[in-house]
Amino acid sequence: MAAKKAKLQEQFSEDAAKEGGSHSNAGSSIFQGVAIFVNGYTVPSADSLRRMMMLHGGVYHHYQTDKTTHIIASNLPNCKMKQLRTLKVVKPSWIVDSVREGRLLDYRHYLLYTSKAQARLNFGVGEVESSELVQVTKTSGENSNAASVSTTDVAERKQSLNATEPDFLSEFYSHSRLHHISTMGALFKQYVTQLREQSDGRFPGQERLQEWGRRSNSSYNVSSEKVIMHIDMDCFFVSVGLRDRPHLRGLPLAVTHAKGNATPAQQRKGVDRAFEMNYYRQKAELDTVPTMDETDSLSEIASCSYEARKCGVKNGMFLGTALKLCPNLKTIPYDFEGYKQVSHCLYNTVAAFTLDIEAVSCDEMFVDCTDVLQRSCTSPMQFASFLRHEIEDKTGCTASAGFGSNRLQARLATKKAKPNGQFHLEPSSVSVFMRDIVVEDLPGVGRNLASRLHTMGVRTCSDLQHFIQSQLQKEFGAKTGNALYGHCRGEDNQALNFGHQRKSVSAEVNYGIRFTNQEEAVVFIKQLAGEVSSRLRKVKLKGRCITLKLMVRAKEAPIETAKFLGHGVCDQVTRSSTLATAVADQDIIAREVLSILRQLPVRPSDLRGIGIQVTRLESDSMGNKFLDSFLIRGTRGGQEVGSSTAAQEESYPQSTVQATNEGSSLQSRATAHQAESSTVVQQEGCTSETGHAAKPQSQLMPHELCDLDEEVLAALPEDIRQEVLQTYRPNSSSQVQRDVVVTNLKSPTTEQVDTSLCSSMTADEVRALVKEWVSCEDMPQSCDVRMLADYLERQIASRNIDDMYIVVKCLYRYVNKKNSSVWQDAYQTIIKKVQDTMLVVYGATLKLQDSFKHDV
DNA sequence: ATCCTCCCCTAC
DNA sequence: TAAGGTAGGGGAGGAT
Ligand SMILES: Nc1ccn([C@H]2C[C@H](O)[C@@H](COP(=O)(O)OP(=O)(O)OP(=O)(O)O)O2)c(=O)n1
Ligand SMILES: [Mg+2]
Ligand SMILES: [Mg+2]
Repeated sequence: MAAKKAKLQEQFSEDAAKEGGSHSNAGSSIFQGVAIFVNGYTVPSADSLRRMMMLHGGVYHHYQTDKTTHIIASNLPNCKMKQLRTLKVVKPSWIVDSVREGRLLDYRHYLLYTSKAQARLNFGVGEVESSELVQVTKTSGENSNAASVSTTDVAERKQSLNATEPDFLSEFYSHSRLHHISTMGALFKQYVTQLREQSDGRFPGQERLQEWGRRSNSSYNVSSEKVIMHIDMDCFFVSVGLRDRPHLRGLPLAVTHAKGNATPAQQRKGVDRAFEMNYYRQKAELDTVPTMDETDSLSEIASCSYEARKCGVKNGMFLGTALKLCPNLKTIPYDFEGYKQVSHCLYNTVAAFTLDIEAVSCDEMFVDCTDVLQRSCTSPMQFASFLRHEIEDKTGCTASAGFGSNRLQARLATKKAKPNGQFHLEPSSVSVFMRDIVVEDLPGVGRNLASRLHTMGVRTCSDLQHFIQSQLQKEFGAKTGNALYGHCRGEDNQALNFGHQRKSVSAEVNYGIRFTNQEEAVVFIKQLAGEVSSRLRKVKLKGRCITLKLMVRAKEAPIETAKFLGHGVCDQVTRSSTLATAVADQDIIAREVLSILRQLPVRPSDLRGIGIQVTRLESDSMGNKFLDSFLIRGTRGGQEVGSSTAAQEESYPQSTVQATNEGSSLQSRATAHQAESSTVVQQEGCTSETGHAAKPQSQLMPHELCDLDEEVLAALPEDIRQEVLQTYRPNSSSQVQRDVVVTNLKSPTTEQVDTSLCSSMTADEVRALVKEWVSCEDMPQSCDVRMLADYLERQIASRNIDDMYIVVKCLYRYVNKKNSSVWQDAYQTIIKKVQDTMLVVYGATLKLQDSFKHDV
């Protein structure tokens, strides 16, 4: 690498020399003061750009240096984009156009900004600013300080509902269209599954269809070819809204939260809308989208009528942008109940003909019509007319349908049919039909892929067909390349998926997240964990892998976002943790997530979005439910879980240390201990490299319990089940090792990577406090018991077993010495919780003394 | 090779 | 003001 740089440097000097020499008077000096570095593949090539620079007074850097004024790129991978976010990354056409015009054009018209975080939500369209420009450099700095918004007006300060308010979650979800369409999508997938399970195999619709076909005396010539239908409601939300607003039919309309013509909102202080808008900026072809003013509405359009689409309005666009394109645009409010009703009716109507349905969303599905058509002797188009009329009659909303021999063709046919139409793409015309399809119309080709294809000079499927399979695979990856290769020829071998089972359950909120301290974040995360938990229970699932997703304000992004309570320009962070057993419990999920959060270096005030996802799902049968509640809450009183015989007593050489604390009785000064750190866990913890079992301690359970049947387990006598649970293993695929010494299991010095969110003390400090606590108090306070148990459980969740174990062992010693039954009960209470948590996280319990001897 | 984690992308 | 969710496919890159 160093060599490479050196070599490039050399070349650089040569170029500089040349530039200084022969060209100073030859070409123009358009690029005076400009030094570019070309990053990645460009059109024209880096070499031609270099020549242009040299010819017109600019400097070309072979390597990016701090003298580089502009980076030239056509297409940067995300990671690079992130690094370069604050630099001027400009499209090559800036150079080309400037040369053509003979003057230095404003580079800001050619910025290659894309923000993934932003883009995600714009559904591939829309919020892309064209010209209006912003100083990328300084303004944001000033505005970052805008947090110091005048504390003057208290009334103004009355923040509208943000995530610190207790009802925020339900309030937000009740208004979120994206939440509603996701939820409804899941609902109707489930509905189809349920209908299929309950089906008696009869389809009343088929007879009606047959009868209808007979009257219009047609007998369709059945072919054995598969016929796939795709059916989708026309501008769904708008259509539903129009049912009781017939006077608005024919007008350009949009469904949004905002009113459109309302009084222009006053500008919030500290907002640098232009900064954020820079990230929306897109490729040249989208420069047609008009500029937004500071007060234009950033409310998103869920759905717009076809009249509005004529002006260029799209679903997902900001209302402000849309109004620029279509000043007559009228808005309609949401009607989530209505959407659900109409969806229901849509699904019922189709289901009367066949249950070979793959639900796509609340307004859309694939149907394998092969059987229906054969049995009712009708053609696809006849079936579609019949079906679409019925849907319109029943719901007052129109749908469009497309047919083809695979799902790709059906989809494209629907697109062609819209609105309120139908189209059958017959096998014989596929190849001609495909030629003119633009690549962005292919499913799976969104903003990004489209832009990558465009820079390769590919706009239509016919262009794409020129590439051989291996080229596409090399460029886009094996599967994606393969799919592209087939799709541009109208081929799609992906079968419809009727039975459907979920692979993940999640809840996230990237709106209204404004915390001032850690506590607020914790409270909110607990609520979100509750949301995930209840969703899991609703579908009788639980999962082993828990993932926390954060959106964190980008370093250079202003604190105030352009959109009110929006997330602004963010970095995303995802971290997951895998448990020994599948769970659905709110507290466990919250604990895991909080443990992850504590290890991430994020300031609570920079959080802009939070999500929790659960994967590796297993079904949550009755048996499991029992097991779960057993694991979580425990059902037996103060009984010891351990079955160990000979846990050797570790000895902790003493040394005294001062700790200063005050407050609860568990806080005072105390003696700290030093300890050797090896935590003995019964049963193997995982495949840690400490494979050498230090001591084949005591008895072991017979094995191969990885697939143990929960129902059987639940039926076992209590004590036997206990033993089984002790051996319940975390990682069913790993080779079994028994009684492994888990030393520094996860991260050797996890002690605290800590960050802004961690308030925990060191193990030594805790131990000291515990000693003080036990020796000074006659009777343990329940709040202190709980506090200690919480601490220990948190350590387990953080895989901080060693620290936790030390504290537990010490606690045992102190309590043993105390010889007090209330203290022993307190100890048992704590141990119970610890062992339960151990089981969930590690699938194993700690090996501990199971009785008090008093003497030591 | 195959798996896992951490992303990114796409779709509605 | 504004309500920027959620599930699934897949790739890169490291561990096994
Ligand atoms: N960015 C988007 C896209 C869609 N939706 C909602 C509103 C739509 O009405 C519904 C269905 O999405 P479609 O893609 O089917 O779009 P429409 O039904 O509105 O129009 P079309 O006639 O093109 O199907 O999902 C949304 O809220 N935001
Ligand atoms: Mg639709
Ligand atoms: Mg749709």
